[in-house]
Amino acid sequence: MLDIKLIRSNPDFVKAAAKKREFDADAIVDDILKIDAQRREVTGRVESMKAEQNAASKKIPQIKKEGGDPSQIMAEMKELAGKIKECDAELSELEEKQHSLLLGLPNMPDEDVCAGGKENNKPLHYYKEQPKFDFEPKNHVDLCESLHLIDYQRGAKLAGAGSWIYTGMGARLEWALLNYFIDEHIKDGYQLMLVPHMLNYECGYVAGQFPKFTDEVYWIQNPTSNDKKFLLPTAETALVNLHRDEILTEDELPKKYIAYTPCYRREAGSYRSEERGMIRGHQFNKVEMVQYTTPDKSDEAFDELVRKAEHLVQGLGLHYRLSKLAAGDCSFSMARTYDIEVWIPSMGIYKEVSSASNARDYQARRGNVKFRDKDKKLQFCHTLNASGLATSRVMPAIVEQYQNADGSVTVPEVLRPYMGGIEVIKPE
RNA sequence: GGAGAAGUACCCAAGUGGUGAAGGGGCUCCCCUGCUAAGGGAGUAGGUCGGGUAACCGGCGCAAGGGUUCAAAUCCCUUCUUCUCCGCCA
Repeated sequence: MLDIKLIRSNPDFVKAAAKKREFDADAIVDDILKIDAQRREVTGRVESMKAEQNAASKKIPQIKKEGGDPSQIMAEMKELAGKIKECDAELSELEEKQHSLLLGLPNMPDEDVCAGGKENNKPLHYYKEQPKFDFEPKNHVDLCESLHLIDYQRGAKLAGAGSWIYTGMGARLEWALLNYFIDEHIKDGYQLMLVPHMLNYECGYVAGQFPKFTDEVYWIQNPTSNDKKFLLPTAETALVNLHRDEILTEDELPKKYIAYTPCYRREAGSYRSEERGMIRGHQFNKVEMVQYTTPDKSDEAFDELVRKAEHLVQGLGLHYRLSKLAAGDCSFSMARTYDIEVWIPSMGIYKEVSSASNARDYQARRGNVKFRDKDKKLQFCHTLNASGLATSRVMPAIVEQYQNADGSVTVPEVLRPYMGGIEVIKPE
């Protein structure tokens, strides 16, 4: 959520920021300003009436005590109470309108973020060379099937299209990846959290997924109660809510968390047909990093998150690139985003394995997460998140980039300790 | 899932319709003291919204949201959370 005071004092700045992400905020901003002026006018009226009411309420018991008759004042107050009720209704309607308009505004991109959409994303650097094969390389779907790492058919039998089963060595490889990620994060001083997967609406609201993207998650409805929960689409949704409505101290910042969860996404109407295998599914595994920082430390934290995510991919020895996303490709809540994309040889493209973002105070405003600074003033925290990493793109990259002429796949060295020392996964 | 109890500040806690939401602990400052402990005094309802250049003024706030009333922490309704007991269960 953006600061209403910023919109009030510098609407053109906000409009221009939105344009950078190809979002036309002009009408929304103008509406907000109009409603804000009305709201403040009505607020003034309601509050002076309430002040009058409060004063009278003090007088009535006094009059009674002195044996007087307060019925005159009481009659007047009854009339006033009616007016207050009307104005209050008007006020809450205006507040609600303003709030929902504010929610419709995306975060403002950082100054150095390029305008425009996906086509303006900029690769910053590459790691390693594209692997070359002196044989006809297979794609990850064929490799995973022939090595019995993934059972796509039975996955579909159990849960429909977009679901798969990690089997045998595939499951061990997947689990090894997650263990490797978690151990590296713990070494760096991040606290591991295992969070609920079913969250209440408020969590999605704070993260910025709701109200705009309520259709993109799975909802759980109980047969005997009305309460609804949703399956988290990323552990970020849980982690950025840990300190909702809390006031932290400057000393305890930055707070550094990681969580492992499956991520559940509907991916309704997306481009599944052209993407085979485990590139895109309804459930994938991910370790997520989240930091809460002071505003002046969030750039530093962002660099750290990017570096950490890169470190993991480098450890696996995969060819990847780091890209800086253009404003229009950053998600709704984020001021800046860098993606790490691994090379998938069979597809001839780079696919995201990590997305590192700085939300600045956008999520903290929605979640009311503050800290008391050295001058005892309250400020909103900054929140940042980055995948570290999502396995559903890493595994295809590993099997494709590490495949051998005989159809086997070499296990990256860092994973071997987690797999009982197995060096090569061979066809049986 | 069934029955009951509770939710007031950093913590404990009083408060069943009426002027400033008691009291204690803790914390901060001051006094006393050679130092510590003890003792004495003062401060300590956060936060947010609105107005004002400002010191300041005002609204809201007793888990959340509604209602009754001239007036609600207090009465009524709904929801949430916590605790105890019972049932079920990895």
